[in-house]
Amino acid sequence: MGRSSCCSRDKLKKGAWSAAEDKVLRDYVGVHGEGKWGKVPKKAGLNRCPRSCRLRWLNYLRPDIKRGNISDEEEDLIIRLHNLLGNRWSLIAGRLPGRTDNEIKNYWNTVLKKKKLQAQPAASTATTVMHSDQDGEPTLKNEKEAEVSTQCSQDGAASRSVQNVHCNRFNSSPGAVGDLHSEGSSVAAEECDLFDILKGLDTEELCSRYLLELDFFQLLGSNVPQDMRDWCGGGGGGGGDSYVFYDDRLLLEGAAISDTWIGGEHI
DNA sequence: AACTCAAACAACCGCCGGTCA
DNA sequence: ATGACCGGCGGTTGTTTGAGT
Repeated sequence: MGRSSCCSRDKLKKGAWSAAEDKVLRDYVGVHGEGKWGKVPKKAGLNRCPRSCRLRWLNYLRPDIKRGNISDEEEDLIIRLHNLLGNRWSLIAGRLPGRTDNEIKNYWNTVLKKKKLQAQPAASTATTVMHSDQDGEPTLKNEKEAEVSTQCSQDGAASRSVQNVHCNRFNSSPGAVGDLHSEGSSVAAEECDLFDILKGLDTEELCSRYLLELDFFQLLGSNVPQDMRDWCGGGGGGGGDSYVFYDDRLLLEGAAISDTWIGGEHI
């Protein structure tokens, strides 16, 4: 398809937004709400293209935007999610409240890529599984992940397949964590934030090649409580309705299966 | 103080998929 | 069925800022 840029097409203003323009856009969205970006410039009286307005709102003006430095916890999460999802910045951003895909993308391209390069010489000597992203480029395995990998190997978790991961854990229903407790697990409430990473994952993500190639415990690192490991590895069933199997068979067939699924035939 | 350079950030662009007339 | 439009995504580029010399 493709089309010419709306900005260049209509001689609209480009470049940095002024405070006045910000105010106009903020006021407009405050009154009319988000969406219908095609009509925003005209109705708000902005000499900007609709896409520019949308981007400005989403990346800068939205009231729930969290400004400031990426914390260590957020960085750690970004690394793990990138390992899981690849360059799908919007999905990664969706797991980081207040952060935008653009911000995370910039952070990755500036800070984390650099760390990755620095970590590579050391990582190349370690016995770690190297994943590839879409470009065929090896996915980041920096110090933190190397540490995670080591710890997992030490306790045997890395070599263990996750079986019978109950899909109820991944949905966003309010009762998801409660279900866990109700099934007799002793996972403490503060430990359940591990599920926050997981419960938002949708079907597409669950079927992605990254997920199929990744050990969840390795993804989550050493913070996985033993109760959770026991619960997942110990049959975890009972419910019996929906399961995601992650076993050796899928590991071997994962690429072919995920290609088929990602192709959209089964989603 | 002036200059250079790299890092960080904001914004643009091309492309794609979904929707609707 | 088709094409235009819209929203969204990821890659890339341009600009600003700050540290170092």
